[in-house]
Amino acid sequence: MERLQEVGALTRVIEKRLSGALGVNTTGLSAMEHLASEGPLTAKDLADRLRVSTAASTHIVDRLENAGHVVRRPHATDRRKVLVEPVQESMARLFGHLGPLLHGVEGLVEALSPEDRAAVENFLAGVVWIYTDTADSLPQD
Amino acid sequence: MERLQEVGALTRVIEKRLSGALGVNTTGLSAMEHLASEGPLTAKDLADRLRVSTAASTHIVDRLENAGHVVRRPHATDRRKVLVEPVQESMARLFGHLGPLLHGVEGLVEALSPEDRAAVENFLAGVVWIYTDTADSLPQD
DNA sequence: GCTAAGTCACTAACTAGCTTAGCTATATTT
DNA sequence: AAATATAGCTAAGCTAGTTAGTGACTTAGC
Repeated sequence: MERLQEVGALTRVIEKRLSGALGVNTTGLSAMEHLASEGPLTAKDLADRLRVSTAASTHIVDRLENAGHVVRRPHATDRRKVLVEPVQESMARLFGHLGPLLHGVEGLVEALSPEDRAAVENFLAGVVWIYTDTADSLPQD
Repeated sequence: MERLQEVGALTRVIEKRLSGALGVNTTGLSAMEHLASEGPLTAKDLADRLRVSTAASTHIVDRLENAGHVVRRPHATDRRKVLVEPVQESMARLFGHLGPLLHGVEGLVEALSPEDRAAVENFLAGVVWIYTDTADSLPQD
């Protein structure tokens, strides 16, 4: 179904442009999204979520800090750890860009009748099932 | 809607694993997908479609050639040009992995009643509209 | 209280994959 | 015929990841 592919392609376009607009790369954007949804995280947490090494996590946080998107804070109880705290203005900018998209999709869902909503939900559940099956059939590293 | 995000996340997982399974990176996979759908392309065509420089296109084709996925052929009429031709066995492997996914989604669509199909189509059209609007509202480089 | 083992964040050095600049060969335009 | 543009490539450089290793710190065990 071309629409699904179109949605995927648009997602990539949005990601690239949003990254550019915030002066980060796509990994940095992903980090900001994690921080937006979870609040402050340790560098190790970020490394795990982004599936990168702790060395890379350090560099990613360096770039985000230099761009003014996060600040590093000492952990309250563990002196090995550093907390990466999102800067409110940056989160506001991120949400300023993504808010209309999120609200728009919410609006679409709310406008559906219960029958239509069930149809869409079932269809997407089927797509998730097929995609999961494909992912599981591929060797994973 | 979490399902849509789940579809997006799974798409990324599949892309990574498929790349690994074929011994290429995601840019190489993308090149292979273009070659699968369009047939042989010039190195410049690939550069344009992948939005990279011609120097990068040369390297990408080098890697695909070394991995046995493509061959370079002289252009029939323009000696400056080189045609990048997909190797049938590679396309067969690519389709062998993706075929079940594509057919599975086709099957889902075919299983829908006309009413449900219209609901899904309208919903996805709405999502495309919203995503396009967001993409257009972001500065493009 | 001390020691051993493990964890965290970082640095150094390296690699992969892109870029720009520039080149040669070729095609097109004037 | 000369000037200009294009294609694909190489060389050098940059970005952003990796692994290996380090010092500071925490936890577990005695």
